[in-house]
Amino acid sequence: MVSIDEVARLAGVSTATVSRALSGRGRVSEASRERVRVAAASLGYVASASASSLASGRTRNVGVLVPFLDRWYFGAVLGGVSAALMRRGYDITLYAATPDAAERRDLFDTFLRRRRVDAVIALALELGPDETGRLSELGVPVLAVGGPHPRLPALPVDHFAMARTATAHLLSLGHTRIAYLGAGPEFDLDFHVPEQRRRGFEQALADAAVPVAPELLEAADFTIDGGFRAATRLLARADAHPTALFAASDEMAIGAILAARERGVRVPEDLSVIGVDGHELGEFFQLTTIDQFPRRQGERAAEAVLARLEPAASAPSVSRELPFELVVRATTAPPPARP
Amino acid sequence: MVSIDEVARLAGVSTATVSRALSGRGRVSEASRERVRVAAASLGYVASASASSLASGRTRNVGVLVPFLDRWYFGAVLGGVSAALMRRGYDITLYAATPDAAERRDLFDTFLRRRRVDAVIALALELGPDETGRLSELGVPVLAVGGPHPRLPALPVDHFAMARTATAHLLSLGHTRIAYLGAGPEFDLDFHVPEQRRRGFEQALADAAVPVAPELLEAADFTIDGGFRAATRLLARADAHPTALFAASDEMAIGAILAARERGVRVPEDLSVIGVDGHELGEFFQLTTIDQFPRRQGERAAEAVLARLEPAASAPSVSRELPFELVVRATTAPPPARP
DNA sequence: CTGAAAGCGCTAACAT
DNA sequence: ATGTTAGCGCTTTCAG
Repeated sequence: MVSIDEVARLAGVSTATVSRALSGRGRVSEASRERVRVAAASLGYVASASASSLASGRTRNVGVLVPFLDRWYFGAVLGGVSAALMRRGYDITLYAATPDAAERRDLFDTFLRRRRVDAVIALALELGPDETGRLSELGVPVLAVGGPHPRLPALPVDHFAMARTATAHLLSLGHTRIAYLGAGPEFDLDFHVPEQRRRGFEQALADAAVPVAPELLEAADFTIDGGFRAATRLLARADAHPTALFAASDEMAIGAILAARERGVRVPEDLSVIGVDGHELGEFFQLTTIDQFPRRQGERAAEAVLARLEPAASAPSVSRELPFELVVRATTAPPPARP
Repeated sequence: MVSIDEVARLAGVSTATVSRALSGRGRVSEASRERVRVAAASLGYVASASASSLASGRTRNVGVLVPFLDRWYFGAVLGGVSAALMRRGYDITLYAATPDAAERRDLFDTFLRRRRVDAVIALALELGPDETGRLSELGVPVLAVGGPHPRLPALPVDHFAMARTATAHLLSLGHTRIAYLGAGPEFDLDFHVPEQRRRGFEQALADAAVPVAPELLEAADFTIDGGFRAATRLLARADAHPTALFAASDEMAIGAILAARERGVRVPEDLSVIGVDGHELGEFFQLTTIDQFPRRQGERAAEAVLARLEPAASAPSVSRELPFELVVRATTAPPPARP
């Protein structure tokens, strides 16, 4: 592998100048800079990450903590993080936080403490108090993504507002018998995503002076299968008769659509369905939803940590609020005429 | 951050002994080893990755090249890679290989050349010849996952055998009008996955002396939507009349099931459907499929590179062949009785 | 603006 | 078995 000395020799300067020219830190004459660039390019020189990190204390690497790798949402966010980081020359080290206790200890006590990263982005993770502490002790910026976190700086995803907007859409169509598919408090993690979405749902109803009907609430686990089963239970219940359904995730909404089809309930003629997320399958099922632009969330997260790492070079302070958007497709419509 | 000197002082030994005791390389008396361990633990010492890498030339880090982060299959494989690597104390650096030409150049010319990784695992990636070259020049083991690769050592995934097995299952049920959903040669990447699956399909037919009917072949792009559209075309065609359908991916198979339902074609009574992959949604749709255990593929890939990096510590040479399995669920059955 | 030189924190000979 | 010591390849004062 070609080292900095060879570049220095070829360019006729010292290694210090090579370092300065290539990194952009410190001043170098335009002439030297160009000669160094040419020399480096012709030799295919790229500075060794470990040598550079050891000397500078900066790794140009960000750690990303992910609870699941095979769920669409996290993949999408991760893609955004990766794109934004690469644009700025940063690598990303992936840490999969499995539920296994021993592996988690390893992760927080060893892997993360190797000084391999300049910052950590934690995706919608359920962190124990001790784990939160470990993260803070790392001495690098930590950012949680997925909603406000009780003890960590977080990217503000407004699940409450999203749920409220979704429910308001149903209400504006004229629905009043609106079912809710989502988790009860027992499912809540640190981010309280399920709870926030449920509160947004209830707030929208309250805003419209529509009472919450307990028989229209069904617990489900945020998967297609969970949504399918919950919707099946709901539709089988004699006292329910919803004309619309708000699912706290697109996957549950899709499960509900499939459940409705199976029971001969037409969507949206007999039942309107709306979800939340912006899941890739939403398009296929023509699902009306609240898109939270997961990829953009990832990019924002990356930009936020970069802003902390390189205050100077950063974009002119992006607005803090993360965008979301009501996407009306074909699964919502006015309620059927009263029989 | 606590350094090796503090540990050495606390344990009453030299830094060299600390290094030896903690890394397991070189001999250390059991007594010293224990004192070092205690000292390190009490101080919360973890060796700096960059210092260690610079001095030893080993990074304990593997790069993983991924084409898409938001597709289930890659997430699943990545999860397996990550789990196996973490078990052995390795970190993973994620490289997202986007289609963007400039970003790809950056990736291969800069990011990968920082000597940050001891090995590279490339997941079912379409690599240009120059990119393959760049990878080889890295001077570290490179492993391709996703089928035989023309110019890189690869984990052998036998798509041909999988497709053949799937088709044979349909044949054994008594089907002879078997449709095929998949890509034509024009979709082939380096791994030729689509082509291999098509050839496996044709081979199975040949084995059973069933002629290939061109009107039963439909091109699709391996997504649910693509499968849906292709199946819709197929079912609308007057001359087709398939009693069974082999989709070269589970996602297409699911699309086909949905298309059949929509047209009132019952699965499996009127049409049997089988896929390939072992996709998470297969369970929900009760899809009969060939499971290729993507997560296990990832683990195998990780084990394979680890075996090259640490020949000694490795498992007793796992068998090379990757497993796959016919999973019979509820979308396949004998063909309907002849009218 | 540029070069000399002192580390960054660890590992690996080389001694002992 | 353990300590001493010379780097690993860069970055960053500090002079000039």
